[in-house]
Amino acid sequence: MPRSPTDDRLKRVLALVREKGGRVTTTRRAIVAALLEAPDHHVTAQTLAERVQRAHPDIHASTVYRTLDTLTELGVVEHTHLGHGATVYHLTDQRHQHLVCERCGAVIEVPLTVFEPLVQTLRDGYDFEVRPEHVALAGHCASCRAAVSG
Amino acid sequence: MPRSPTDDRLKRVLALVREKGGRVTTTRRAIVAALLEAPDHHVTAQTLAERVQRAHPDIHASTVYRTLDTLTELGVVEHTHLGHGATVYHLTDQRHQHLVCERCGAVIEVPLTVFEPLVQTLRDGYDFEVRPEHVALAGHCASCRAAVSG
DNA sequence: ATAATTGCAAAGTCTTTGCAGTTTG
DNA sequence: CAAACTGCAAAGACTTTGCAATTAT
Repeated sequence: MPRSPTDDRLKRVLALVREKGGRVTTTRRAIVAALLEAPDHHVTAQTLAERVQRAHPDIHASTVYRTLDTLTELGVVEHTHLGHGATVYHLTDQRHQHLVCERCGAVIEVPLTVFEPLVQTLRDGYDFEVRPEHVALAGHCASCRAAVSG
Repeated sequence: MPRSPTDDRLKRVLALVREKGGRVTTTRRAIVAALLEAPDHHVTAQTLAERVQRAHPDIHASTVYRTLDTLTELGVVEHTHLGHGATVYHLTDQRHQHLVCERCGAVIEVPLTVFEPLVQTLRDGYDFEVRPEHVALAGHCASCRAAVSG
């Protein structure tokens, strides 16, 4: 059975964990695998816990929370605030910008390059180094725009 | 005793509440007044409750949460997600953009005009009508930039 | 060996809800 | 007076923590 691209990525991520001084455990393997398989590249801690528990019912939610923290410190994982409270996690190499529709909740992914001009403006004008991906921008998606304006 | 500008604004806001079909009560008067007095134009629901309770110990926190919801529906109040979970409320006419330093927590206010080009780009390129003020952007402020980069 | 990691149970924080009594318009 | 509003107590959702046992290096 040939190694799938996902297998490769899993190995690469786990190698990075070890390289940064973290330990690779069955639990972490499962958590990272679940992150890789997340449909939209991101999940809440809670959802991640549920998914991991399908295959490993003995992995406790608190472990998932702690693991996400640790992986964040190791630089392997990052999170984004989607607003209205939800925090979603994703692997660092899957970084991208999110737009969330305030009306229907749709999440749209946008390449970070779109934000370059803004990054420059804030850097030059306010001495602020913005990291736009850390937060999803809110607004109205195409269909809700139409619905709202009539 | 002359009427202070704050008194005037309080009246104006309360008039708006009534105009939109809401009722004006002692409780609401206190809550709106506390919003007007918020140092940085914004507060969390919790902090607001604490401040209101200094003068009116009998006003329950749940009422503050409910009132903020109602005032939001009436269009008098809006909220912004500061990231890491904090939601801050402010009067609609005090709308502005927030930048939050991920390192020291400083909150910087920026005029919304700075975001116009981005708004256009997302409108044209993604058919997305972004409302940047709804969410604070994260990054590093001037001093922390310096500290981080060495 | 030994320092990191984990399960479990318990506590914490912030927010929401149901209800019965009050108050506003 | 009817509808809106409020206090209170209880429940809820999500996350964090202390500890003893387990496991990777």
